Amino acid sequence: MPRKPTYDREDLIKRARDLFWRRGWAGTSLKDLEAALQMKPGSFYAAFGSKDALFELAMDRYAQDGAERLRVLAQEHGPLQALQQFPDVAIANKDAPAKACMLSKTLLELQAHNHPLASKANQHLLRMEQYFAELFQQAQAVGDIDSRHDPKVLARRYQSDLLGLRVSAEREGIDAKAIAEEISDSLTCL
Amino acid sequence: MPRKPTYDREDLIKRARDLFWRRGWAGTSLKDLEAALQMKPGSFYAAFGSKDALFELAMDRYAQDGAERLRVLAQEHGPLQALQQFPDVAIANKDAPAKACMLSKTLLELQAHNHPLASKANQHLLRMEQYFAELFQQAQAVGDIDSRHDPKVLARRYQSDLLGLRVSAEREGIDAKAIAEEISDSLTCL
DNA sequence: TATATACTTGAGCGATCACTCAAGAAAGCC
DNA sequence: GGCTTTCTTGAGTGATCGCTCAAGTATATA
Repeated sequence: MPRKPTYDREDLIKRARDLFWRRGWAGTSLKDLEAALQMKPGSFYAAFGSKDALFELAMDRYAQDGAERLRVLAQEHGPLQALQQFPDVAIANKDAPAKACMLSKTLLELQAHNHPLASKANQHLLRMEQYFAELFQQAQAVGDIDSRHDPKVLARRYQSDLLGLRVSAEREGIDAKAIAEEISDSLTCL
Repeated sequence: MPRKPTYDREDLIKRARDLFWRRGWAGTSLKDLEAALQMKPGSFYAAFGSKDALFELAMDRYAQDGAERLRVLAQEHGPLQALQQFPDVAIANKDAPAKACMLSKTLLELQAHNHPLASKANQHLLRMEQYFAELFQQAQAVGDIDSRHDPKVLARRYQSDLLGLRVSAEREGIDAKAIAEEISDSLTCL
């Protein structure tokens, strides 16, 4: 009976993610989204409900992809090398819509307004931090990192460094690759 | 002949700075500014010309204050201790409208739109970075830091760490003071 | 082929955006 | 006090915001 949508929902979410990631929440208008997704307002709202709802889907997708990239790195090279390579991976992608982290951008933009998306971003950041802690712990288990360190402390600092790196990478005239390497190197002597 | 303004221009700029710092560029409307500055649109535009022009004044003031705080620290405690204390100083102020750096917030929000305020923010960041490099160099001159390090490299990494710290400080449930201490400690063993 | 059931379209909603401007109010000089 | 000059006021500008909804279109079932 029904008629099927002409679009690929997952593809639309990815396109929305790229737009939101690059331009931010307020910086992305419905008109921008309509153009990027090739959708009229009616279809848009039938499919996603609201701009905020789509932003949340986009952010979920962003976070999921980031965690997945780290998971693959860990599986291929082990926990320590994954953590060491991740900074460079995070800023190296030329096709990425922005160097800075979408989660931190969202947090900084919307935190002051107590917008639900800001706490959602914080949740995703927390989950990543926990994942980092797990990898630090695994690296300790195999003897790559001194077990006297608290993995949670290491993860907290690592994530902070990563956020700083990615803000710096957004700047012009900054050799972010060098910073990434320094972060990576600082893990070697733990 | 003329009639003098009833307001203190410098005070207005400070209030605007606090508002822009906390809520960002798009997040601060003219209505917000009118309320915070107690000005009607006519007076506002006569005094500042545009929202962007006032934002620029506010950002200049922000950058100037930051540099001044560092200058005072350096004068009182010397270059190394100034650099060591600065991270904590940057996030400790309870009255500050936000923990994150206004320059990085502006950069992240407006860079994708090629907005002039974004490159202005980048200029301010660059100036701070150069100031950090000077202090690292001075610390080397007095023997507090190994002179084999490149002060520019140290400054670049230091600023990146600082930006990360201040993004982290904006999050809820993060012990930013601990991160600040770690950044500080990492300067001890140079 | 007829019908039911989505999906698509796009004009247009009220609200808010940054901003303007003519008129009124106040202060300094004669 | 009168005049000039500036500052203050606030209603109102066109544009854009996120979003709605009735009408039109296409598709799968009967």
